[in-house]
Amino acid sequence: MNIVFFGSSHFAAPSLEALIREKYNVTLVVTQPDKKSGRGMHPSHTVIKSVAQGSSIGIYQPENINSKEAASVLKKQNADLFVVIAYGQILTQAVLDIPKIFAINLHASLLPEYRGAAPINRAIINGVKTTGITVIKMNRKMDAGEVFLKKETEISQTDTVIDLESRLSEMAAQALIEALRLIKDKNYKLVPQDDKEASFAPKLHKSDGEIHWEEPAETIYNSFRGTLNWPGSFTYYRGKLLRVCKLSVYPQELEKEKLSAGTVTHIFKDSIVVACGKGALLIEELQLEGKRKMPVQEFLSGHKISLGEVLGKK
RNA sequence: CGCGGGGUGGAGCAGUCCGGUAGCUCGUCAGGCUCAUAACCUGAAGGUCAUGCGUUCAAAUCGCAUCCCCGCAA
Repeated sequence: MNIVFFGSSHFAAPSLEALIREKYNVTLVVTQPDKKSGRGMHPSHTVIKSVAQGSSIGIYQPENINSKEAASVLKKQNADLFVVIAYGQILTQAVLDIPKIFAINLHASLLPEYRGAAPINRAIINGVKTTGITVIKMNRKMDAGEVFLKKETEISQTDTVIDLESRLSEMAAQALIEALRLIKDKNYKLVPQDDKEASFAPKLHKSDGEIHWEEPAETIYNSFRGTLNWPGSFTYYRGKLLRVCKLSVYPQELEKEKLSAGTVTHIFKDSIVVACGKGALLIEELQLEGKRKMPVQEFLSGHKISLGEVLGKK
């Protein structure tokens, strides 16, 4: 069975590694082009490219996967199946029609919930308790194809998007191998999604990371867990951007009368407590604009933060 | 050549504009004190001020170059 693998983010890496380990015949790996990015705009390439290079599989990095040139490259592969995971470009029906069997996609949610670019982040931000991996047969509409198989996992109260993503990416690899066996044995059913149940998980923006102190502590904490990889949770301290790196809900009630949200209410040796719209949060690690990430204990050595100071003002 | 911030005893910072004895909060070590605290008091050790070159009577501070760290933007 000839397989063409489409993937870009590191979420896809365990799946590609699994295919290689199980000795599937991956004839080509398609990934996003090298881009100049990061500080100094140095060129960088995707993790998937590194994995493919390690196994001397052919690599293809088209700017536009739906172009005529790309189509002719893909047709030459004589592929039975396309496997698409976190690739980063939308495939048109013309491309999806190339493989002899069909194209499958692995998506990090229980479809039809959380269709779209950021399902893992959004599930945590919304405080959802269960998520998973769904394997679908792709069609023209994004993440709307018939369901092949699903795998569930619980989201714990303290899971961050980084924990959950690495767990789901391993699950995706297992799900992919399972799916391939079913396809090989022609032993599968395709179940259409109920579009009425569909919800969407749009891409995150920088602004999704800004802490709104007037919200309840739980909400801010969920948002923190769900955006930890990017953009992270941040606020402002004396006009400078302050990134919060380690955060938890402060378990005690604030006994005083209502303090305005964002006020520093306690300063301990290695942490500070900040009042929210409801409840309070404990910050243990942070990073000031231009500085390294550091424990609050060290931060307090150099910054004379005082009780009653209000965070969040630009 | 994308834009910007930074490198000062072990940690975090001030001092740099306007050149003139190396400072703060911690930590470490020694001694003291308290029923007790993130305790407290007294004392000590620990710095080629990222690196190199230059300007100057004199450079952490001014100029040029190099290395490294971080934020933004993608």
